[in-house]
Amino acid sequence: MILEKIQNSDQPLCAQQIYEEMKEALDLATVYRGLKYLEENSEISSFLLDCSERGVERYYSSFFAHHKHYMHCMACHRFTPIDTCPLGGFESLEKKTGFRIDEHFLTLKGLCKKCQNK
Amino acid sequence: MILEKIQNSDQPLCAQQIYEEMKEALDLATVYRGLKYLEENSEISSFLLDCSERGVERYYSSFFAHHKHYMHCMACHRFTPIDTCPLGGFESLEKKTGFRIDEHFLTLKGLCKKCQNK
DNA sequence: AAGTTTTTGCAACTGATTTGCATAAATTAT
DNA sequence: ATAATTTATGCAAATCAGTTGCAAAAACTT
Repeated sequence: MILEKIQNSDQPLCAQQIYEEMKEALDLATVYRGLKYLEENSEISSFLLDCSERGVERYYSSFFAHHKHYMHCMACHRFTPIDTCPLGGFESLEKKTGFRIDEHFLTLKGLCKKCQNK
Repeated sequence: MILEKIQNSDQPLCAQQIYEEMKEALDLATVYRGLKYLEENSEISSFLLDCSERGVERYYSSFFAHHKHYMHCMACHRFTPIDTCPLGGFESLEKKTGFRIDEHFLTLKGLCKKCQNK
């Protein structure tokens, strides 16, 4: 049920948002338990968003599970997906530093098209 | 005093770490108040690190104020600074999506040179 | 030194998330 | 289908990072 809600959304969702839409059916604790289960089983993945207006919240997405980045609009707080990862290969960085990069997380913030024209 | 501690560290520090080193002199609430003040006055800046072992914590750095990225080692939890930002220009992304990118945050995780050889 | 402003410690609070626990629902065995 | 066992749920309390109210302490003013 939670998985469906996430899969059917074009936006990453946070626990509160999911809970809002199914509060007659599920407890908030159950939502968190479900999200934890889904993430542990790689059905979804999550990232933290540090938003000056809305604070720190974890957002869940099923697309993100296959490496997806988003741009976050600081005005409307919606996410715009990015088709191709803007991060080039890290080979030169790895060679230079000896650090082996396993994961990367990218947060882009700005104003989406609509909000620029307001 | 807090600013000095951050400036003299080669690592971004979180509130707890700063507090640990000066707990005889300052209360944790005062550390947070100081950090808030410093960040508001652009002496330092901060980023969130979502670490599976240590949880979510905000790290403060004075270097970061002039746009600095780090790679976080998942074993020793130390940060390795990155000299040049690995993110290319966002112009093509902006042109394609209409989104205006104002800020970007990049978290790279992996194993630092030392921890790979353990 | 008395009065005013700022900073501090401490404790209580917040908000997101987690957990204990007893109950309810689902699953399996009888 | 029915008792026994496992799993999932709701609810409330706990947790954890971070914030805030408030009275006392320190720093400034005059």
